[in-house]
Amino acid sequence: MPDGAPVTAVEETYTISQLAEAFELTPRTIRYYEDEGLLTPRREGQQRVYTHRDWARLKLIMRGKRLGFTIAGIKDFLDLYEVGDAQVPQMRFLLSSARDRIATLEQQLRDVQQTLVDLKEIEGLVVDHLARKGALDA
Amino acid sequence: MPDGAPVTAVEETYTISQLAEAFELTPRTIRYYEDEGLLTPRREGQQRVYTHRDWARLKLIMRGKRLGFTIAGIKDFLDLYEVGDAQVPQMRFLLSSARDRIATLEQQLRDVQQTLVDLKEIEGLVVDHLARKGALDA
DNA sequence: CCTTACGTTTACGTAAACGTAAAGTGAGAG
DNA sequence: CTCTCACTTTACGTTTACGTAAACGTAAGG
Repeated sequence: MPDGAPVTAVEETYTISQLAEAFELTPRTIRYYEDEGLLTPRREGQQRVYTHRDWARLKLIMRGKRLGFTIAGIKDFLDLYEVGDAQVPQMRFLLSSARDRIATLEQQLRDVQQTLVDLKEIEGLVVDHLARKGALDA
Repeated sequence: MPDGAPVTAVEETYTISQLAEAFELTPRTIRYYEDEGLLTPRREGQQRVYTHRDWARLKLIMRGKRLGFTIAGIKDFLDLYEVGDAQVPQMRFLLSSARDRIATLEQQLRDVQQTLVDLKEIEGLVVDHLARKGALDA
């Protein structure tokens, strides 16, 4: 292996509009996430260069949004994934944050399940009602 | 049974601040929900009088909020519970609305479950890390 | 060189979900 | 009658999560 050759292949990168299209966001939104500290792409000249790591973060961001979290809440959540080099006091904080979030998510899980039960009952009622009227086609 | 006696007992009612306290909301918020058509209390003079039905609706509203729905979205959702006297075209619409919502909730269910998996893994890592440092007390 | 395409910063605009202050109403206590 | 207290309406203020317009940089293509 020649001297100084990088072990990892040339990492694939993305422009802001590639990310935007992939996630169905606008560039404006992605820059906003940067302002809020959710993404920190490097610069090449003045242009932003995104890596596969930013891609992964965006996936988490989208999931957080579907779950109804605020951007600030999502940032806190993303920080939990950065456990690598934390010191003990910081770790204790992370642990308690993670556990808080687990608790609210478990509440949310119950809410979703109960709402699904409700909605499926409604669905049954409506289907039934339509059947009695012989209007169940389509 | 005496003439004209009501079959149902005198229904229990609530003032706005009773509801506010019970659900940890402000009266302002509850009036706002009325402006948006989520609640329609009757009036006694100028005062709002809430019944057990409004109580039930508020429970659904709170659940909707925990799930991250918008107020307008929650209103649509509440309307689904009013299936009683709908006509066939309206029912078809209700059915499709309910099914749409079921779909997004099932996505949300998957999101919550996956996030819980992630977070519990993080929790495990952190606990582990703290253990190796012999800092697991408290 | 000019245009086109994509990127950038700066900055004001907007919708949603309330907060908050101002000013008035009605019923009961003293 | 006055005071208080809870309730009311009206209306402007605030935060979040972007949209949108202006003005500019830069590289590629004709």
